[in-house]
Amino acid sequence: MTPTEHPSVPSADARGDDERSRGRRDARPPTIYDVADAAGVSHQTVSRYLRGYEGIRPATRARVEQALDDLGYRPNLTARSLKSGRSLRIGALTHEISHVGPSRNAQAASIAAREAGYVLDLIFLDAHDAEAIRSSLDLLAQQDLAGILALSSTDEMTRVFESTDFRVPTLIRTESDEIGRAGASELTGVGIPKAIGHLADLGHRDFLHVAGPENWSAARNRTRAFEFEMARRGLRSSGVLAGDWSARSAFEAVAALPDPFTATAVLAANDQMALGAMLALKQRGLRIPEDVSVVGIDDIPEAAYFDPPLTTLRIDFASSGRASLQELLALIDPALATKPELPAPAELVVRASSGPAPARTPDVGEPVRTAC
Amino acid sequence: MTPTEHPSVPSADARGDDERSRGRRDARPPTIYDVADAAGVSHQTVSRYLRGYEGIRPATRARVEQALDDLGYRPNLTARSLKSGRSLRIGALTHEISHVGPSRNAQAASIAAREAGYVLDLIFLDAHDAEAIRSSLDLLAQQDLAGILALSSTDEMTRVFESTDFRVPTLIRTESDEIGRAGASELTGVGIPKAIGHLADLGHRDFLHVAGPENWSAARNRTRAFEFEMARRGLRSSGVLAGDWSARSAFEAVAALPDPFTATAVLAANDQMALGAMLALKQRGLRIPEDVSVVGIDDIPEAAYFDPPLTTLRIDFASSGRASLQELLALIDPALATKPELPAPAELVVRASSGPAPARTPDVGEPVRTAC
DNA sequence: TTTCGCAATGTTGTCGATAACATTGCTTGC
DNA sequence: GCAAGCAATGTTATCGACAACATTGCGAAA
Repeated sequence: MTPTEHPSVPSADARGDDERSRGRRDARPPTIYDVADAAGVSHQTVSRYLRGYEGIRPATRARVEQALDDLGYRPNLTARSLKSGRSLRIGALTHEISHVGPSRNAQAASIAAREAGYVLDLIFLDAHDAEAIRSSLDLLAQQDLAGILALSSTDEMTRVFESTDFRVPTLIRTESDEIGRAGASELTGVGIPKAIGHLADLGHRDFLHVAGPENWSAARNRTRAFEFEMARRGLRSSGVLAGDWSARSAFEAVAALPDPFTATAVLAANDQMALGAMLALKQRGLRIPEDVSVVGIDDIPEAAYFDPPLTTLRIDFASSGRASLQELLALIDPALATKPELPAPAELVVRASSGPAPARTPDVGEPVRTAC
Repeated sequence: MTPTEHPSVPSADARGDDERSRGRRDARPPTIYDVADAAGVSHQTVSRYLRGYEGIRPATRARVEQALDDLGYRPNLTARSLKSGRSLRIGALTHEISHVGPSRNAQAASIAAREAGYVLDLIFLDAHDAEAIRSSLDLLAQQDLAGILALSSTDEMTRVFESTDFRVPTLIRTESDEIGRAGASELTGVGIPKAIGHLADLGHRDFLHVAGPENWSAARNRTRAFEFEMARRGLRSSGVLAGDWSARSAFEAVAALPDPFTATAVLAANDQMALGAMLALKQRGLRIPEDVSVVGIDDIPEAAYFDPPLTTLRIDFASSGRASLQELLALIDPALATKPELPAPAELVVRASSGPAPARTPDVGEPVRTAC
């Protein structure tokens, strides 16, 4: 089990400059014409073979197969898509891939794309300013894509996206519906209402929401659902704090709240912010969950190992990534449309960070304790 | 500040089936021939203009520009790369993008690629089995790429990668050198030696390492550096636990350790595992950092908000992603080779999870406490 | 003034594949 | 026995751009 036992794998300089198992390095890759010559047939016969045409005499077929194999032929997709006018490449745009949600999403979409025979080009938009986004999109628009998927959507992106003529089908994922929608939360089984219901059942009446950045539609949806549900159930909202998805933003926002801290339940718009909020609460001298319950959204893999382990809404990012891709494929080729998979509804994972509401307002103004 | 004040941005159905600001939906995109017709010149003149040829009469030039603009011309990169034989697309392979390291890496590489005029195609390899990897690579090999970059490398991937003939330059990133190398750690400023030095300075003598999966070269390198440094400094290693990068694996490994727990310092191969290890330690009744110090690697954004905040090695993933891309670009076109950026050395970020070694072996066998 | 030279621009061929159309050579029906 | 019919295969055109070569036209040198 010690690392010295591992087979020593050459790690660096993996390009084979010198010799290769097969295929001459400098020679151009073989084309169907080369294959045709080698097999003694016309290039069109080779093309037909490659496209799966049935009516080829067994003898001819055998020679083509032999030549194909001898030369190590690989089709040139560039040429194919130039002629056929269709490409098998889908562009996907995303912002912060280091967040678990977007990245799971992208990964699932990528795999779904591959299964459908497409390759997913993932494009990172680093900047929030419209000009930078536009230039990235322009580059993208030249790439001969079959369709374009916008995975995480800020308003800037949505705006630029909608004003760009990509000339191919595009789809903007909103990531909202499965989590909680204001107008439809009589469906009490859905996402945020479920989380709030859990806390309300535990006796909580005074809530605080740590929201994501307001230019993200996902954040806005979560905030709306929170407020809607507060109103619907007649609960008290102690406020909505503005975060930016990061633990840091939530930590600072919660730390900066004036005393007294009246809420007994905190709903953070993602797990990272729940983490930051928990640390700030602990540093204010509040115990979790005895004094304050904290609930997150996403269920990132680490959430179960926070201290205390986080109660959170599990979002099925993978299935929603697949679903958006399928939806886009349906736009690209309505004939191939399969009924898009329905993303699984968010599921509440109850862990130790939520518990019964305290009998009375927790003490405030106690000396700050260090954690544990 | 309430969400209802946000401008209402249309969120769904962003494809414009009906009308578009410009550009007819069904019409093929304009080609240089269309532009040439509109400008009353030959297509070659348009092509020359686009390639930046100087010797075009101002009057002609103006008409071309006008036509270009009127038609909203965008070059067709497929055709361009078919003819010119070179593509501006780079493939990048990665495993678990949801880990911060790989994803930052990929993001930085993507941005660097764009700056060099390339587009980075990110391919997710979900499976660890060689056959699945091979089929993905085969698909990739047809994609007319200028080069291929393997970002996170497991042994399976390395093996398949090296036995595939991509016919373009390829580069496997090893992610090891800047973190700690066994053979070269007399450079005491480097990564893991730095972390261990910090703990040794605090009086720690008995260490535990929570390693990443052994088929990842990065994990192996970290383990080697740990063991090398233990030996070099004459410190005691209480063992190397096998983890899989996840908080869960570290939690379970540490929880399963037999009593007594003798180590006073734990080095985890990434921050997620440090998190899992911390929770397991706390549940064993050990205090952090009074009884045991814990140090991670990566410095994920959440690490500062763990409880206690995590001392960790900050890895500059962005710069190493850029560096690998530049290295690949140099292979693609040696003429354009810039001196590749050197990734910043890992930097130790000291937070509250590390402290002086306890005077004696901490108590073990105490009743398990619930966290906090 | 005539011709050469070169700048500006036009025409044709090419990349690798697919599609439309053309050809070959059996089999089959009368 | 001969033509029609069709299966198997070959030939040519095409996608959009770039490149090589061809042409035009104007100014300078003889």
